[in-house]
Amino acid sequence: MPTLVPGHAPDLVPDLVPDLSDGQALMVLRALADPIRLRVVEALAGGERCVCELTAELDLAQSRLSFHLRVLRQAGLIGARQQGRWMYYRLEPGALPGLRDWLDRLVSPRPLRSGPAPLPCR
Amino acid sequence: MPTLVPGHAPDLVPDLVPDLSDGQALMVLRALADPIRLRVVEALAGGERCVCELTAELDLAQSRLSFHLRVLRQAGLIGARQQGRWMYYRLEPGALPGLRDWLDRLVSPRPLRSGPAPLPCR
DNA sequence: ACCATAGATCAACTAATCTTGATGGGTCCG
DNA sequence: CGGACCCATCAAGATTAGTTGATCTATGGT
Repeated sequence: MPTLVPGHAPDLVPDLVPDLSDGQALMVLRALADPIRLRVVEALAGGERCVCELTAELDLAQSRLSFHLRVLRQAGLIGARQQGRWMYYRLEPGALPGLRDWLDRLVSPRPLRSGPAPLPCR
Repeated sequence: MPTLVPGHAPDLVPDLVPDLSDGQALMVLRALADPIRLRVVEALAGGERCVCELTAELDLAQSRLSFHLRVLRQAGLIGARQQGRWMYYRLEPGALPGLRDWLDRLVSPRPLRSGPAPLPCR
């Protein structure tokens, strides 16, 4: 069953997270497959952060963090908002749920040959 | 809520999939973050396959496939069974659900600072 | 206008991952 | 036993990803 996410103000109607293509899912998986980017995602799970907060919180060089933020943004996992000289990053609400749903679809589809295939190859 | 998977014969009591540590989740993500390994997982979602079937189905050199099978096995995503000269690989039933649950835990925890933080950094 | 700060981007380097072809160990069959 | 087949592993090279330090733009404060 597809996932609903809280819906943007002011209507509060839950948004349906759109299905990820295999290519999109691959991008997201690649983006998550790094310990630093995972820490960034965890930090952003606690709410919006600006880059200078993240460099402090994660103890990373600015350039290094910027590189990883770009990977996450290109994968659609995070979004950014500029305020004054600060750049605030946030988790894109549908992204992780989208991956979750994609995973569900990966596991479930047609168990055509579920048990052991007793006969050898040829 | 944690995931149940179909339980191994003959008792049929559903198995509870154990929580993945962050380190384990990272391994699984890294294993999935590759187009070839994703195709292997999709193929195995259709049931057990031996290596020679997979090389044919995915049109890969044996050595290349073997490399990726090892990555998937080390991540706990797939398991193997030898029968005669054939090696049969299957999806490890708990692995993908385990990652799914880990993802759920990643999204949900404490939205301490959910909205925009209106005040600039300093 | 000037300077300080936030952050993106770039080029050069290092490190990790993938690929390829070769080799070797099992297993089965004649 | 000898040969054919299935598969894992290894070493060398190719490819890709990540790091570092420097530079550049934009914003805001004085």
